[in-house]
Amino acid sequence: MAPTTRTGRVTIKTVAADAGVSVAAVSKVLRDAYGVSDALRARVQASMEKLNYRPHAAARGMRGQTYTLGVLLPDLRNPFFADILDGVNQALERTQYQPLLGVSQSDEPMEQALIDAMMDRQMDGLLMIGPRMQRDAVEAVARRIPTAAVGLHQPGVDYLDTANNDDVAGAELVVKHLVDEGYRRIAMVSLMVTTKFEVVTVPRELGYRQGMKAAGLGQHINIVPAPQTAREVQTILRHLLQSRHRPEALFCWTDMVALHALSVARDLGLSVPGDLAVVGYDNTTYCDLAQNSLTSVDQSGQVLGLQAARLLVERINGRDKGEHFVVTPRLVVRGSSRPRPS
Amino acid sequence: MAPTTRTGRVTIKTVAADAGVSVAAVSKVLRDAYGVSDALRARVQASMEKLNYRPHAAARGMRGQTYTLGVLLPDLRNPFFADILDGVNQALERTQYQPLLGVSQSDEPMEQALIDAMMDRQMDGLLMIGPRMQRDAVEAVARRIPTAAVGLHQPGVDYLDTANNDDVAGAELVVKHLVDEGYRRIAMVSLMVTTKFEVVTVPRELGYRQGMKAAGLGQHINIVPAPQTAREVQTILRHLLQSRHRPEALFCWTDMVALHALSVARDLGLSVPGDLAVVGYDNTTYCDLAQNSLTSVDQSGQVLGLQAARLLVERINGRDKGEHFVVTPRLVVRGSSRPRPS
DNA sequence: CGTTCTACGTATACCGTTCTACAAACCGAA
DNA sequence: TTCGGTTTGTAGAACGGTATACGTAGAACG
Repeated sequence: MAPTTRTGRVTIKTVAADAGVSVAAVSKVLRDAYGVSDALRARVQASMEKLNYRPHAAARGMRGQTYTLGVLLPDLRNPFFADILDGVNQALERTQYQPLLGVSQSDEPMEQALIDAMMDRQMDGLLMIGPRMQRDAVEAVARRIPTAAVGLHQPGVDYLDTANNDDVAGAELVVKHLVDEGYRRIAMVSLMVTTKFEVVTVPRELGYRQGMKAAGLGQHINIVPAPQTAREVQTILRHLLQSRHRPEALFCWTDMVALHALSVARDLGLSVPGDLAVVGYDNTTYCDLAQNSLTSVDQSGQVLGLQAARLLVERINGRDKGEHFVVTPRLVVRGSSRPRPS
Repeated sequence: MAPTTRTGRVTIKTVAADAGVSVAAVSKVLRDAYGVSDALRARVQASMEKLNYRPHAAARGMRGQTYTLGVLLPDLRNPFFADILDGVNQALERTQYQPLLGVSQSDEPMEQALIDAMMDRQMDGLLMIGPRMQRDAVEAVARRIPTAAVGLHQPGVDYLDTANNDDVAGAELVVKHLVDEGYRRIAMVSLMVTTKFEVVTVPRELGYRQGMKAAGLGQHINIVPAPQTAREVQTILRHLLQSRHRPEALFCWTDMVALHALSVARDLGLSVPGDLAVVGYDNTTYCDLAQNSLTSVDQSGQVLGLQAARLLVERINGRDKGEHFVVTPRLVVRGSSRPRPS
């Protein structure tokens, strides 16, 4: 009979004894390392199966890998992140890696603390979704642990991989569509950022500006920075839509803000798209609901998540050149921006 | 100068050398263990600060705790879970414990795999949010690792703690409200479950039945089981709302379903609440948007999360009697169920 | 037939912490 | 002074793996 430890746990020793081989041999099989014959592998695997052996992740982490990837999310309220995570899960399904999530509540210190916590736990890699940190802070982290990011623009760098949609093009799509539909005074509701950083709103603002200028509407450029919380967003929007020179159309940097815009518009008795067109970004599931019917830019969150996870695993396995995946965004037109009765 | 390991990492040894004490002493300070003088503690803490020492979680996990709690979520699309997590974070803020999330995609095997992964990683405790597992599977897990759950009804058991709202009362509130507003043919859209389990829909269905009977509407009891995915839910709802004996009011087991109901109703040209009243459960942020204006039952997700986390930490610290926290639900009435024009 | 190479397995130090046992110092009481 | 008890600190095994270095057998080669 195979020996068990005092605690009754099945360890690598138990397996080794049962299979009649050395501990090192079992370890090799576990890691798929070089120097195991098919016969040995089969024997060990049979024992592992029989004993229902599960490797102790903490112990592995002492010398080798933990096979755990840390995923950083700013918050849990934006369903777009769910799309991304679907892709991440899909990419990791057949691998040994297990993703574990941390939520930073869109708070920079908390984000940093989370990263530290993940490094303390010897995670093999970090997947940052829409990080809020300063550029050099990201770099400092990425140089210590394999890192990939979604929603962070640092093209050309080697210390991390990124997966993004072309935010400039996405914003341009929106402006072009609205102009085609006959709207002129198109305002953009963006994110108020305190720190200088390559957050997605930067290129989206750029695309918006470029699109407006290309349409000869440079004089109507109007970027309204909005804070994070729902309440504050509502206040800003209410203010904007009650102003003397109310915009004819609103391009919101993310769907959540656009949904609030629809809400405020209705509160104020404005018809959409008659009095006001609204367009969002991310094409989250809520856009499709009839009461929203929100035009939005689809950036294929699932693909982004999948690619980012794939790149991260590659990097863990040794690649040290940066790779930067870009997907082309696609405008999904719905009722909130259709035919403007002129 | 304090010695550093080859890798340059600051370890407990480095700290011990710097402070001029033994490794064991530093460990004691770290764990807040018995037998350290104030002087020693101060000296060690100064060294830790100075060297920017961070304990290696994997190494701690080899013998002691990892100070990591696993949080199990069925999915990332329901914003109610965000409320719960806010509470969890709040409860753990001042403790050493770090919550890490796993997402099971509402899939039972995946849920089980996640739990295994968390146990492999020596998590100190498990926090299950709306688990989908069979009763005995939960018990098996809870007997091996400290566990607390939200949205799981097992009153009286000792092997785990729970935090719930009173789902029976919540459902009764809904029915009573709808009856008071003049609705009679009130249907409930519930969750289709394949496994026998104490999922929240069971008591909600009970409350619905009781409420209907109490109002003398027993003959109108109609529980429609709906599947998980958005598409399927829409199909079921469309079917229901096009049937000859269309219900006057819909009580949906969760807000997400209710939002889809609003969407389908609008698609079919039904006015809400004129032709159809809709009520949800969870009072998620979307209820408040004017285009939804959805009446819903508030079960204080944040409080539930906070209490569950608190109970879990207590259990980790040795309590072995079960505690079962229950919060009283509160109906938040909005436009989707107000005055029925008779 | 000796030499070298390669494939396969093994022995064992090592990772960074906690835990158990124990020693030393101090204290108050007899 | 002696003695038992408490407080404070230390030494070293233990946790469950991985990595390194090395031994051995057989194959290939000249």
